[in-house]
Amino acid sequence: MLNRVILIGRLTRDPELRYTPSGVAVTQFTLAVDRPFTSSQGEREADFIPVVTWRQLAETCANYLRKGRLTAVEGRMQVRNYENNEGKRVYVTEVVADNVRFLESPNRDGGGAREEGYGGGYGSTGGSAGGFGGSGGYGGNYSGNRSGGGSSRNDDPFSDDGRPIDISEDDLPF
Amino acid sequence: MLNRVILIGRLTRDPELRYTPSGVAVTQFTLAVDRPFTSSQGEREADFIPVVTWRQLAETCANYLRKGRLTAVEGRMQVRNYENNEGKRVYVTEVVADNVRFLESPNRDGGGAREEGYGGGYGSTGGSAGGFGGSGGYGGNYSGNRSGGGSSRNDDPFSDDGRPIDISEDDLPF
Amino acid sequence: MLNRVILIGRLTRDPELRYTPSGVAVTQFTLAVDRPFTSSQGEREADFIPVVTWRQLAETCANYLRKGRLTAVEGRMQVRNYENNEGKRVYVTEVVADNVRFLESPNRDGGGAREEGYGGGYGSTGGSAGGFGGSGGYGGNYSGNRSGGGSSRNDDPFSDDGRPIDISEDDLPF
Amino acid sequence: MLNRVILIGRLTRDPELRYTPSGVAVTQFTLAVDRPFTSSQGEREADFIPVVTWRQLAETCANYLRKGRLTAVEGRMQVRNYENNEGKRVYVTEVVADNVRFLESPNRDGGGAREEGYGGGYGSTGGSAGGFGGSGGYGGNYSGNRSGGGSSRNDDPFSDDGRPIDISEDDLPF
DNA sequence: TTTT
DNA sequence: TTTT
Repeated sequence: MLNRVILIGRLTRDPELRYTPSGVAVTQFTLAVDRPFTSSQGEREADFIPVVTWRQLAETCANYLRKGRLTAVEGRMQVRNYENNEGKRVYVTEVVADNVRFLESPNRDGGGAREEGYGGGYGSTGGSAGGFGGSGGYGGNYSGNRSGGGSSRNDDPFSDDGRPIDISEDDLPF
Repeated sequence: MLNRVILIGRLTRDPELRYTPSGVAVTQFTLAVDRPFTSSQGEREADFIPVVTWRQLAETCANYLRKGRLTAVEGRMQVRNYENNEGKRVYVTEVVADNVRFLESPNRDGGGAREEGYGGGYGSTGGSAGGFGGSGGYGGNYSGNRSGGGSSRNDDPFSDDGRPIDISEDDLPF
Repeated sequence: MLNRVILIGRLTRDPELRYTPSGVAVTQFTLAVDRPFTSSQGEREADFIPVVTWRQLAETCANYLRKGRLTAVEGRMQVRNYENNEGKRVYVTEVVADNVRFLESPNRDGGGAREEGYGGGYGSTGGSAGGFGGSGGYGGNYSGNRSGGGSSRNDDPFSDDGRPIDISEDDLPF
Repeated sequence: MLNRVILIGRLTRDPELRYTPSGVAVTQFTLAVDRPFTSSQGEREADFIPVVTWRQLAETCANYLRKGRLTAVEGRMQVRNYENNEGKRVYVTEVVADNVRFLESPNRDGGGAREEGYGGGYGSTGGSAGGFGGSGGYGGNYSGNRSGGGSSRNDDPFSDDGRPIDISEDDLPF
């Protein structure tokens, strides 16, 4: 009756944003989390942990996370199961995140795959990370998962650093 | 590169203790952890989360945990995979625990399955929980995963000093 | 930009419920959390950690927590400071809880101080913990911090449905 | 009897390394952790949380952490108290870290205050972050706190990324 | 199927 | 006394 997971790792791919039939945003990605020890063969291994986010948080993750980015995730472990097409029950374990922190600013890996996906949002990306002066900016604080399912613009965690989390007062189940 | 899980739930069955070919103790059990919300049909659901412990901690868990016991587990998420007999890759997610807390004393669920498994260690089990009177004792602190593979006796978290901490009440700071 | 604390310990005293001038409920208590090692003199020590809860959660904690109860707390570390009457700055660290789990049912420590504070809510408290039969019930799930400041009745975590989750044993995956 | 804290924040100053009379290394620093909401006056605030590390981890932190660096810390909350010179009992709360992750490579804030403190360890700091090519390296995994108290060289978390954590098999209390 |  |  308590279930808390905190991970720091890197995305193995760009995140995937989808919508449920009722229009709720869902983003999935996998975090590669290095193990704190080496294997018996002396190799450093990682756990590849599936993460899912919903609603506003899903959209923000889809907009700003990219393959390779160092990312912190807070949430709970969920074990779903379903029957596959061979009639066999399949169990899926994933972390349902309610808080995601972008530990690297976008400009760090400029030129990466689908970077154009940003829609030109970072005009000065090639520069010295405009808004991230000083010793290097990083992402904002995205917790919640509470706002509506609609697409939201202006949720740039790097441009508006400091915007209070969207405390929309609805009582969603997650 | 950070991977931490904390769960509180109840064992779905008695734990299973095995030994690796090289003699290392491994105990597995599943924790049923209630979800913090009800399903769309208004039903309270749970996640069934596999837990594995090693070495000394494995033996202690095998000795003192039983089906239904409320238990706290701390560890890391691990995703293993292997090829099954149909040549298909199967992914297994489990929590590798390095700290397990027994939140209920054995006598609370006296009469349970395989209660005899205790080896008679709790002569007065049927009673009113002798040593756990007052404000209620509970288990000890089992963290580690560091000792050898050998079986150890006298690691009873309830007999040794499971007495509630002696809160010297009045000179407390708060 | 991530701040998460999880504690399991026992209340050093009954919780204290107060209201802010604007009528918001605040409950404070201290958790004694045993250290995972003994002191250099071989003594088992504890940390006494101040916890504060707000609103609905504050009221529930005030209603159901009592001195000595084993309790899990999830929240964030907060460091406040103020100037004391000697003009010196004082720093106060506490855990602001957003999730509190009652790990022991009230009847376990029946007869405790201020037990009458329950307002007679547990008619059968003296008994054998009626509703907690089977493998042992426990408290409900109190997370949130989201509701208004008003007092709420019928938030009894033990009466409503503290029944142990129905572990449909044999169709379990593990 | 469970006590776990995970923080991500920035150092308010360079860390301070000292040694106990018996020669054990201790490093202290403060982490500024932004609160996940703004104050009633609309200002973004932070908690300033004292962190202490011991032994090998202390030395690594002293060597590689600097003011302003984004850092993840895992540990337990500890409440110490002592009598000050006015005979008054003072309570000190801090996080005793057993795992610290360097989320920013040193070169990110090249030219910062006391950067010379590195002792020339990063000859090519002004460049393009040699070993941190690609989408940006980051620190290694430093958990443990288990090795001896002596000073250790060659524990550069940025040069040898992948070195297995120092699993020195002693049974230290922390 | 995986990140750095 | 505070970081970005």
